[in-house]
Amino acid sequence: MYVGYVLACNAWAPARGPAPARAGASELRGTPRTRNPRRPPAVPRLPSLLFTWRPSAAHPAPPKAWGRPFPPAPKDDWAAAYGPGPAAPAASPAPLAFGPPLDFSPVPAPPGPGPGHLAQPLGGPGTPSSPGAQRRTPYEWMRRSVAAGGGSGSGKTRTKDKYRVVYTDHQRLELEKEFHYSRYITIRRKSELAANLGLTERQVKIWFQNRRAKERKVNKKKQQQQQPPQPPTAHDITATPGGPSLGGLCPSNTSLLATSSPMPVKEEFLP
DNA sequence: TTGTGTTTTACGACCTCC
DNA sequence: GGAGGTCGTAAAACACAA
Repeated sequence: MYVGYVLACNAWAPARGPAPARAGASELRGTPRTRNPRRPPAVPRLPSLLFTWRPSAAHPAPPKAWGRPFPPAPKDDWAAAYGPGPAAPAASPAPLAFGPPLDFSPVPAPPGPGPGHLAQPLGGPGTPSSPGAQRRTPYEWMRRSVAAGGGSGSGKTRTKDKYRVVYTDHQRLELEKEFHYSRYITIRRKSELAANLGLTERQVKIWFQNRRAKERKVNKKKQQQQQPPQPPTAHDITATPGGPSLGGLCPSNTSLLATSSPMPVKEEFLP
């Protein structure tokens, strides 16, 4: 389900070609830049609102003038994406200190020593909720790495003692939330996120880069599946003038959330 | 248990922009 | 020159069939 929603939001994400308005590096650094074809153009968002608005009861929708191509998922979408989750406590034991209210997530901040730690699987104690749920729970994608990493995000490199760390569920969840909100993270937001997740800004940046790459890969795969096998032509989809209208392929969230989505959705993403 | 395919971090090369 | 973008890739972590 999550994949489906991401794809639904991804109406602009061709592998190459003009990208629709979104937060680009220019905006991230506060300077306009337009000529790099691989760089997203600046999106006219109000900086003062950029870090304060999140979908909420008070502000259910972003101002259209922002031109934000990724409408925030309603809470229900996140609930579907990450599963029903345990009943959220009235007051999260470890509320995220950073940023605006990410209140569209049904998954409460994990109890425990702090960001980056999961005291228990998100499914709660005794997690498997159904036969075969041992691995295919609604939290499957998050559960995998609970035991690994330790949340330190110590930034190990190939030259150090460990090649890479595995981010905790909480770290990934928050990163996914941010990515869900915007494919391009601002400098300020990156700093906040890094500080609160126990990651370095570099790790956050690279995570977003990898996440965008993943999304492009998924979209490319999806496009290939939707098209009958034909020999490649000059009108390769990634070179289509004006960019492929993925929005046309994915006219709405509902169409993607529908079971008829051409993109196979893993069981674990289904509610 | 093992082999294999996929996903996830992390990096380098190269690009554009200021 | 430094920042961050994409692209390609390495290798660990993971999923799953045999």
